Amino acid sequence: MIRVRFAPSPTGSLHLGSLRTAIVNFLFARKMQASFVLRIEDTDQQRSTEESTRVILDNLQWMGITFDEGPFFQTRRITSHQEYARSLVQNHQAYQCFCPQNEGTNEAFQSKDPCRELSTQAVEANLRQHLPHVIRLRIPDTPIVFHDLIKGEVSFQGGLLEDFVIVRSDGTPTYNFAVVADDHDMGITHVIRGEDHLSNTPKQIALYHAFSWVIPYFAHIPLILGSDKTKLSKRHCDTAIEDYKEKGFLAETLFNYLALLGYTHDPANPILSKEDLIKNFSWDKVSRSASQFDLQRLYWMNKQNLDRLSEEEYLQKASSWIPDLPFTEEKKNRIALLSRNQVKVWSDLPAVFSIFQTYSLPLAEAHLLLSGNQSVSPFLAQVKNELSLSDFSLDSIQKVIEREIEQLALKKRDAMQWLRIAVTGSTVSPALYETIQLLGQEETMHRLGIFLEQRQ
RNA sequence: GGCCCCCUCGUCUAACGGUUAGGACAUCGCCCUUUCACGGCGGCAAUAGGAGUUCGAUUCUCCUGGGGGCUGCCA
Repeated sequence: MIRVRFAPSPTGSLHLGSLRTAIVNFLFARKMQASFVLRIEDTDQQRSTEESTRVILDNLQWMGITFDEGPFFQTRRITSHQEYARSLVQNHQAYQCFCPQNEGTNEAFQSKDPCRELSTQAVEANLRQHLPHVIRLRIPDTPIVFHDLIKGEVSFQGGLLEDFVIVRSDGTPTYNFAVVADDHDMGITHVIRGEDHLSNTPKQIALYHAFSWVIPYFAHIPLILGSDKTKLSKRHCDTAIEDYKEKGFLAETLFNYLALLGYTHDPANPILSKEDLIKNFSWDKVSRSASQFDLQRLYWMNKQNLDRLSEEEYLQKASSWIPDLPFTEEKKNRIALLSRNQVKVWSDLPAVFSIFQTYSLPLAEAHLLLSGNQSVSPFLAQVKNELSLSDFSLDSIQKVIEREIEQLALKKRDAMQWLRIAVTGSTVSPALYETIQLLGQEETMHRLGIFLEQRQ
């Protein structure tokens, strides 16, 4: 039985890079019909918070990433970790180290810790005195080679790894130790994680050797970079999932984008469903190099996804983003549908509603389009007159406007833009006839009146 | 510094060792058009550098350069 896990540490919100790791785990698990385990790595007591655990869980649920087991919490397994450490010390695979904690003496690397060869008597004497100590793994002097599902063969020279700490002086296990113990106990067969863990892998393999445990498969996913090719951080853009949720991206867009970032795909057809992504998942499609995060492409993908929604789906998903206005549901829905093409993310919705909400006189730049043209006022005045007598059906609104354009021998393109500016106060709006109808006769008259007046 | 990973248009990516090095996003121009958006057509744009192997290298090998990661009693 194949078993994989996603193991975030709850020291902040879920990062885009972590999310991609979760996605790859998820795709592989579902493709292989494997068990997917969620484990919260909270061994850093200083920085771990329940709040971020909750946020991470929420984000994963929002993304539709489901688990078969968990969440398990690493700290609940401390006694088990300590058992393992004791057995390692008994077998001389690990040893107590009584050296004082290095305080920033970032000097040349010492491969051999002085406590490594301490006699049993000396160790016992120290323990009797309750001297603070850590437990270090005794790392053999042999090269470590493993096959990574993404990187291929990776080899580390022996003798270069230090005897790293597996249990801190306060008795808690360190990350590299806890991971190995947990992955083993949980029967994890494939360890899929970010490339920042690649250099940890030989240490962890040394632990597997020490315990004579079966070594799992490893897959190290390249990192996501920012626009300057350094590791993606807040300096570049938002990195937390909830930021994208709050901006009004669809979860499926983020999933789709991240799944295809650094992944071979048909460029002519980059919008894929979760099911297709699962079906087509394969390790040889995962790029070996890091990729840059491209926000513009994410926006583009979201627009593509929005365009594919049916009207019902669109309105249903849009509903929580539609501003609270004294309009009927029907009117709100009509506005939402009419303005669809101006919405790339849901947070664009309030802006497109604003022209129906309040009338503000056009900005200076819009006025520039109108200045100097003698036909603007007569045309608008005529339209106002005619519309006031009209039954305000879509059909008659259109007929009135087109008739005036014809009578004054105007270019439709120009005249429509004048009218748009006058009625909406903006150079951009949804389709004008519909917009005018939605505004209603009274409001349209009112706005044209104000506009003509201030144009005197 | 040491160890490890990586390197094709600005970005994401194609290319059994043989292609005019392809596509998509972005950008620019044109068309469509009632503005925006969509769509259509077209332009600009890449094999990091140098050796080697080979009839032939984006592809294989080595060196240099660049980027990243690890080098914590963080994960």
